[in-house]
Amino acid sequence: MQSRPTIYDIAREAGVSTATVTRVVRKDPHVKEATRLKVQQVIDAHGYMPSASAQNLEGGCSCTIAVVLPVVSNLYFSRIFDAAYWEAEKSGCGIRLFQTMENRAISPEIVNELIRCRMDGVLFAGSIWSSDRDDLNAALEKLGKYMPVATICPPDVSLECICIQSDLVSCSRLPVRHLHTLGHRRIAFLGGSMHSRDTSRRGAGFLDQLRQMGLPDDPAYHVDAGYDMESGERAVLRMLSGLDSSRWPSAIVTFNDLVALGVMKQLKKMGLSLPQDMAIIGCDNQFFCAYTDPALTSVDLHPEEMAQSAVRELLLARESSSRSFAIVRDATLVIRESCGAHLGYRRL
Amino acid sequence: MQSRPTIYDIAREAGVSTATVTRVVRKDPHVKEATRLKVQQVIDAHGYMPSASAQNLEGGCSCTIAVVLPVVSNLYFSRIFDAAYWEAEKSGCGIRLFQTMENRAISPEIVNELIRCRMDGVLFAGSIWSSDRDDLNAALEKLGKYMPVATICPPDVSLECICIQSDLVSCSRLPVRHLHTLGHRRIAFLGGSMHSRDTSRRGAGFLDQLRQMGLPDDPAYHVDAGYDMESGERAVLRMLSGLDSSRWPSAIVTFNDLVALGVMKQLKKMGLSLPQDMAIIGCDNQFFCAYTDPALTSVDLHPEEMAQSAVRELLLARESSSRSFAIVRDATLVIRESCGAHLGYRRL
DNA sequence: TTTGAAATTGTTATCGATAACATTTTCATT
DNA sequence: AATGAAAATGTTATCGATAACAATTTCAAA
Repeated sequence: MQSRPTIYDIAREAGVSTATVTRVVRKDPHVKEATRLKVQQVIDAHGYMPSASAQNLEGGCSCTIAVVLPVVSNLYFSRIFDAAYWEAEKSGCGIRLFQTMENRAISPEIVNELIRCRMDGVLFAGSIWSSDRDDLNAALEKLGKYMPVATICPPDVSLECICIQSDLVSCSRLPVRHLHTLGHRRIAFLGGSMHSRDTSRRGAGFLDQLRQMGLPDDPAYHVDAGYDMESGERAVLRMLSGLDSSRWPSAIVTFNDLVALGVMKQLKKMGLSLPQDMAIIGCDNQFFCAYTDPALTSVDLHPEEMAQSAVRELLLARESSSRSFAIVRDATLVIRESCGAHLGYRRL
Repeated sequence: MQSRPTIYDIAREAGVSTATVTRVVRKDPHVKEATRLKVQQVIDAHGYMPSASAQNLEGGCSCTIAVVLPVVSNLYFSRIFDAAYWEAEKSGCGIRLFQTMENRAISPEIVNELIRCRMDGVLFAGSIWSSDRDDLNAALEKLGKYMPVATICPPDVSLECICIQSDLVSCSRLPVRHLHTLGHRRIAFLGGSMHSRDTSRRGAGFLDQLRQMGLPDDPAYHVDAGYDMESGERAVLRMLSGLDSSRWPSAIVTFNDLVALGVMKQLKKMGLSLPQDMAIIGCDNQFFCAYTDPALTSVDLHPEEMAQSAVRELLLARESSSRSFAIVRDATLVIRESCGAHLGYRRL
């Protein structure tokens, strides 16, 4: 493996000092045209690029934003990562991934690595857990001393950082209102981990919404489940088999589209036809929603835009004094076929 | 924003030289226990972490692997990225993303940034394009001088680097043979960009396979399309509407599962029932294959394992002298419902 | 106590780039 | 030609960590 030319090599060959080379590289106007040309020629001949490590050391920053998330191969997170990438790129920053896996805990190793690398900012996506809430706050506080921290967080968590949130009210009001308009009264919520203090309270927000609209909030309609298809299949089976069919809900709202996928499969397996026998609403508006049968109505939380804001705020926060604030983003309901709205269907 | 303690701060406070601090940090045994304890105490008190930039400058490497791919929010690529992440992590390396977007060209900017950052290795995933084949080779050659380069590449490209490939024969033989066994004789291939010299020749490999098995390779059965659902919808419509229905294929193999999703939607829209009226085979074995209706039979190219090998080989290549070789990985057919195999269905 | 090898610890150049500051060159003006 | 401000270029300390090498301390054996 060949070793790259340094600024000294270029300076020597061009017969100038390193300062002049730097000036040429950084387009400093205080260089005579003849000198500039000569130096540039040597630079081009060798394909010289100033070393990033040396620049980082000198400049005291890494021009890198860290994105910490559970699993990048989960579509929700890869969309966030993608959006964060392009926003960072606009400012000439790179992006480095850290995965926490399912347990979603910020390990001390990750915290140390973030500090060691002098990240220009950290974006936590997805809920962040810790065996101990104090550990979590300690970790965030430690990080916050050295770099701006942002989270794309569930609505209930209030942390000392830049917090980009989805609007809890619109998240739950939109699907409930849509279903209500279509005549649904018994609505269930499946998925997530509602009883964990540390994760999303979308389930709870949903319950509130049902109460506000005077709909029954039967506890049997709220099943704690995970985040994927298998969880959805299991959860809906558990819920329905535990209920007399006269008490079955007529509509199901799921934690995300993956859970909805599992729910739809299980319902079909049980011989129900969708959306006639059961309406479904997912969340995240993933690309496949338009390709399920029936096409899945879904809540879009606009993760890309949240990631974009988050990175933009992180980069701004480098300059300004330390900051801690929240930005709340409305959700949008994307209506497709899975509630039968396209059929003019109205359940009574 | 607070500035981090440096090795000098620690040394001063512990009353030792920086060399001793380094020794403690690096667990050098040549330190008296009493000194070690004292220094460690100061380190812990400040949460000291040696600066990555300084270490990189001194060490001449960045302990980072670059992954260059078109779009990380495409599932195929996010799975590769995920696998690369964990493999790099095993060796204490971080991972940095570069996206080329749809045009898939390695821009000079990316090449420069890779060199500037002294990446420990670069992994190119997905086909790499360039307006000019010479440009591409020049870019790879330039990179190859400074760091190990690997590609997870389509079978036809032979480049001077570590090349992890899918076996072209098993890629095309598996689906064709499966369909043949089920009685299909007229088989079409949709998607990709078969006529572009620079991209995958899966389409061509497929044609070869048809010929070898004595099946008709009607040019009307090979439609150039893109890589996503919309392309699939359009391509299948174009193909079928251009043919008298007596000449319709009875089975369609697609470039990937996204294209298959679009094809299935379009076929249903045309009133065909699957798999009775048309068999479908996708590629990539994405998570949603088990959740389409009918569940999609798909070829698994094992991208995770390819990414893993690629990163492992890159890290090995740092030590050894420059290398250029190929590793070929078999594909696997995952049989679900979209060809009717589960029905004992046999087309004659 | 002296000795010398082994065990510790310290000094310093180095990695590559940068910027403040110092020095030299240029050139219009007198 | 002399002058001095402006333009161009060079010198050097710095960023933080490391490792080769030098120096000091320790301590068992003589």
